Amino acid sequence: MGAAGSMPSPQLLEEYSQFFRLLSEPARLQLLCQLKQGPMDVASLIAATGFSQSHISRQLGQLQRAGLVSCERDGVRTIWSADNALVDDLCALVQNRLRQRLQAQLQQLSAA
Amino acid sequence: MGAAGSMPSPQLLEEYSQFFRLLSEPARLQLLCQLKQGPMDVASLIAATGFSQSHISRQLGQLQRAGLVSCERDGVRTIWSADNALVDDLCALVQNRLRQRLQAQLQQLSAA
DNA sequence: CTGCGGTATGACGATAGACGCATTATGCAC
DNA sequence: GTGCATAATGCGTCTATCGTCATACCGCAG
Repeated sequence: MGAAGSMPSPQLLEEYSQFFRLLSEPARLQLLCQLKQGPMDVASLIAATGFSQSHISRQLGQLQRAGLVSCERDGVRTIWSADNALVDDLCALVQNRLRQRLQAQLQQLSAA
Repeated sequence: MGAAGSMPSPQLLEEYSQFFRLLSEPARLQLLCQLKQGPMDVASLIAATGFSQSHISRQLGQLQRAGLVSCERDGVRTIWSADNALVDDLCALVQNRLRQRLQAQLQQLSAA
């Protein structure tokens, strides 16, 4: 089977890359994973990650603009929560790939 | 259902982010898409993308180390090809998400 | 209104990575 | 061997983004 799909437009490529860039930062991935455990306020995120308050606030802002997290105010606190399962799916695909790569490396060593 | 999965280890998060970082550059995404159309040599990639030779060589090197592309030498030329469908799957998921976001924005405008 | 936790944002240094130019390495023709 | 292609690499510049410090912005108790 030939793989002759159509080339995506430059704008679409740009959007793809911007989205992947969000996930290219360990700090943001970690925040997403923490929020997958359940909604948390910022103080808890600081305790869980060790990041500074401003850093967390910025990263959450980026994730919010992309619609990956959302917040609701509880008095003076802000409770953040992760919004959808897309990131899980993406990570699962990548994890599969990492497994395959390592298995291939193992086989190559065994065949020496 | 609660989403109480386990937190991935820092090393795994690092590997995820490194992989996503590969896709966070429009140039690399574009090269991958070109190669999805079929194997090509570097001269064709230069013609198709307008990038400099050295730039293309470097990006292909990164993609190769991640196992996303591979090359075979044909005399003096190097023929590159994309190796698997993972990137397609990832992009399809992201595309779905982008569609949903735009639809939601449309609805919000209509509900004004 | 004043003070006080909690959060967002402007400013800034540090660092990483893209991108191109020039050079080098590599393989083929002669 | 010399010359001529193509591809890879050293180096420099430039831009973007991280991460922190300090500050401004809330919302609430008193």
